[in-house]
Amino acid sequence: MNHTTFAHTLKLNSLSNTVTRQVVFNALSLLEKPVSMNELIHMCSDIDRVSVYRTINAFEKAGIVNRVNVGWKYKVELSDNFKEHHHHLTCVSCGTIIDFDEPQNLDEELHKIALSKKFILQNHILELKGVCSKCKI
Amino acid sequence: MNHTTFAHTLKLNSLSNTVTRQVVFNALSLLEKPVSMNELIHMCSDIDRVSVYRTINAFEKAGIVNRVNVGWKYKVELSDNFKEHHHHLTCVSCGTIIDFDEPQNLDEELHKIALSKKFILQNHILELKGVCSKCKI
DNA sequence: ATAGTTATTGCAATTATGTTGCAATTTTTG
DNA sequence: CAAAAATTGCAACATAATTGCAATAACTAT
Repeated sequence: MNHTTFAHTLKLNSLSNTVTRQVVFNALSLLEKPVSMNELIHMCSDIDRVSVYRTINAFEKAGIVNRVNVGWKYKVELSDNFKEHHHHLTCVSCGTIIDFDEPQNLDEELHKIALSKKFILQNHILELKGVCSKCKI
Repeated sequence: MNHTTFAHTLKLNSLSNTVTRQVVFNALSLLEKPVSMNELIHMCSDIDRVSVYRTINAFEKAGIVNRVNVGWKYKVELSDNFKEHHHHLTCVSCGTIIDFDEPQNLDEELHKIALSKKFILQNHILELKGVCSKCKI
């Protein structure tokens, strides 16, 4: 899955390789953690709010980013094409997100399920919710 | 997991058993499908928008409802305490949500993962995304 | 059952989040 | 390098969610 370059992905999706998009992509690469739109907008302070939103929309359609649920809101992170496939453990207390790898045999199992429901499986999300070690009393 | 009564859960969480809360709970019970806040607000037309929001907030803290991601937005449904534990298959094309049961051994597997990351596991969400049989071309 | 206390509700206003139209600018193409 | 196409910033708009507060409903202990 990995090894697609950013520039190549843009071209494949008929998107111009602009400074704005590079800045947003770099911000996401540096972090390696999902960020809220607000955080991202602040990180890319030279770029207009609207453009960050539009960039993320375009990136999502092009499969460059994913959105991750955190409580009521969502955060954004680079997709599996630019980061290894993984899942999240989210602390319900402080919101910390920790990555973990795919449990064994899960993928195979899920394809069986999708087949039985006549779905074409595109993607899956596995989110664990709990309390992290810092927030234990 | 099941068998908690609504009234009992309210009491445990120091929440009054009000008409508003009963109406919202009933609406969710009738549906058996996740609903958007807007849909829920319309279903509970005698109740003020704000109160529906406040009710769902309170219900979430009390573990009565969960939020489910659907694209950019989320929907609300009764939690595992009031409905059997299950997961979702969401059609990326038409938004249809289909329930499916827990894959075998998943729970055990996830507890191992949480332990290795020193998390206390409270809940997990497994979402499959794909295309449903109707939306296949 | 009822008075007193506490929690909840509705309303109006506000904040937060996300989108649109359009002229100016940047990127791409040849 | 010039023309065409795509993207950006700005201002305005749209939608979603929250807050403060007075009025009302629910709970508690007699």
